[in-house]
Amino acid sequence: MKNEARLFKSLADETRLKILWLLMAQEELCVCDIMGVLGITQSKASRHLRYLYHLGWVNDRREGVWMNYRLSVAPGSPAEKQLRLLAEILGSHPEAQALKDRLEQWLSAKTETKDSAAAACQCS
Amino acid sequence: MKNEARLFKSLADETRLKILWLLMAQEELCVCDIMGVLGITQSKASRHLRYLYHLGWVNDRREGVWMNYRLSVAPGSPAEKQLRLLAEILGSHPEAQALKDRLEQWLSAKTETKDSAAAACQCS
DNA sequence: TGACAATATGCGTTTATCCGGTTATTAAAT
DNA sequence: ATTTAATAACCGGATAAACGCATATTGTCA
Repeated sequence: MKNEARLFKSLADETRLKILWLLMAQEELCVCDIMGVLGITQSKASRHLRYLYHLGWVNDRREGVWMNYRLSVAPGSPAEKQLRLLAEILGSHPEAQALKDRLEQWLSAKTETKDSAAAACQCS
Repeated sequence: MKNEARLFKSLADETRLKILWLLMAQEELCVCDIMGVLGITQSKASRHLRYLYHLGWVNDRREGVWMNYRLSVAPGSPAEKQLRLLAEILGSHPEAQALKDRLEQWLSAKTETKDSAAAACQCS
């Protein structure tokens, strides 16, 4: 039952909850996006994403210089049920709503820059 | 969202998972039972139970010298759904099954001692 | 009241977690 | 090949968990 405890430990951090929450709203995000939306340092964003990766919560997909992450839970799996439950819990949370809004803003600001290829990140 | 993280943190410990698991199998247990079934020290059992109590997972009920604990999640609440999911996750786990068996043994050994009032705990 | 049993709590130690700052890696572009 | 951008890994320090041991509390019974 140690693994199960470890699984919950992966959810026992506010930043990681926020990341999962964002990935439920937007299929795929790069480290850069997470940094921007959550307003955290690169090292922090990357660390937590790797953490979630190693626990099997997310997949990574390289796209040139960017590393994109997306949820990797199989439909119907306990993990997926856990995420749905998490979404339900956070759904009523104003703070979570605000995050979703900031994500929208962030993403539209990104595409706004016309050259969609080079649009990318003026990360910093 | 800090509270949600704290909630998951309360599940991020093997001993606490085991305690919740036992309380799903048996409505009410005293500290003494937890110690016996899990084979842990009194201080460890008591501390984790108080932890779960303060997080709202369990209720306490004094019965003379004994302190009995039972789950306190409202049906239909997110907490209850979380517990059901936990049960589902642990259901397939041999280690969890073994725990249930030990609980059965423990409880029957307890009632075996005919004088049901004084039966109680030869705790130690 | 005094002794005893079950449980809770304080304390000190060990271990784990989280973080910011720095350095290393990887891919693209010139 | 060098440089630059994005990301990952490393390091040291601060904070929090978890534990065992000892002690305090609470209730029971004589």
